[in-house]
Amino acid sequence: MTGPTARPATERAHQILAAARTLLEREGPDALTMRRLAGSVGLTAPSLYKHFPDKSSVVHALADAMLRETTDVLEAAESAAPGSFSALATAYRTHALAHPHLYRLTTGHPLPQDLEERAAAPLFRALAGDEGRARAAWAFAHGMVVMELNGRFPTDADVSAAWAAGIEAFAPVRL
Amino acid sequence: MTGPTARPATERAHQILAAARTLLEREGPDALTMRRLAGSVGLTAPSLYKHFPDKSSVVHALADAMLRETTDVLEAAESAAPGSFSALATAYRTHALAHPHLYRLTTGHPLPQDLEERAAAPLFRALAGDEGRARAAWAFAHGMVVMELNGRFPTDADVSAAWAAGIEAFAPVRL
DNA sequence: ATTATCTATAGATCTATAGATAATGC
DNA sequence: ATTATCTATAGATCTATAGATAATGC
Repeated sequence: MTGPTARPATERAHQILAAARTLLEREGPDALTMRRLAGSVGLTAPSLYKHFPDKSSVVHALADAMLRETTDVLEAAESAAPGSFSALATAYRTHALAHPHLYRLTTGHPLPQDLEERAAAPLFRALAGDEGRARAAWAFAHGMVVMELNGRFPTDADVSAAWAAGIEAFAPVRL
Repeated sequence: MTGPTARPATERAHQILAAARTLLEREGPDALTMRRLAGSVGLTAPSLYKHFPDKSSVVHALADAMLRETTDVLEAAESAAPGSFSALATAYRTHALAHPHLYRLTTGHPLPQDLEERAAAPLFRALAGDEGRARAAWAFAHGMVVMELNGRFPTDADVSAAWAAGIEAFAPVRL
């Protein structure tokens, strides 16, 4: 069953998804057309429909992969510094800013609730099970990222200080 | 100079902008095409170009108007309850959720910095001039709104509790 | 005379399907 | 035989310009 020909049916699909990711991240959502996507893997647009039923299935696959990565990143941060909201916030920010268009794709639409919950779990643990506080802290992190990405802070703003202030507000350092 | 014919050159432009706003808010950004916009005021698409140089000028005018309204709303909230971050957050949320597509339009792109600063001024005053804290609080409010609009909270989530937790985090009630 | 409007249309796209052709696996 | 691919194309759009025509203001 396994061997050199494992998952043969999806090899091209993986290649297409990788190309879609590159295209989206390099040139933004408007550049992600079936024609350009096909071209970037040396195919013609209609051929893509042998591998994906329609465009939205490609987009959903990208969003799904990104959310899984976010989950991995947060779980890794938790392992390295258990219970630290600060560590989670930093990991979240770094990952999001490294993949702006994928980030927007992932956060712009509702997503499977189980995936979402798994991604948020480390945050709930860090904030000791206070749901309201955890959601507020998540919103803070999300708000900071989108404002950074959308250029909504004045050019001379000290964004790091804002992150520090938010982290301190949600998880005060006890002396 | 003034009188019944005051601002005659822009009467149609005002009508077009009002229609654009309605169209955007009712059907979303994809519905805001020059054809549909023209149709909704009983014109044909090319005629719009006598009133606006291009589509982006229409969009910018909408975003501009929305940001001015936000500013008004925040200043009114400040007058009613000076120094209250809670009052500002509530006013911000209410106004944003009442105009989802305009809100996204306004927050999705960089904006004239002077307008932006005036809108944020009440928040800076409420948080006693702590810039970092004020920006973090703004990001929290923005993050909450976009997550509400994008359906990113679980259906059974207590969103009001999250707002309350964030407000308490940034402006603790001193007993 | 000037302004607003219309018709017609250029010039670009898009997503997606139908049907033919080449390549691959038995 | 099956699968992947291609060409050709349907069917919808879009934004924006050119030039003709009607309406308005002097």
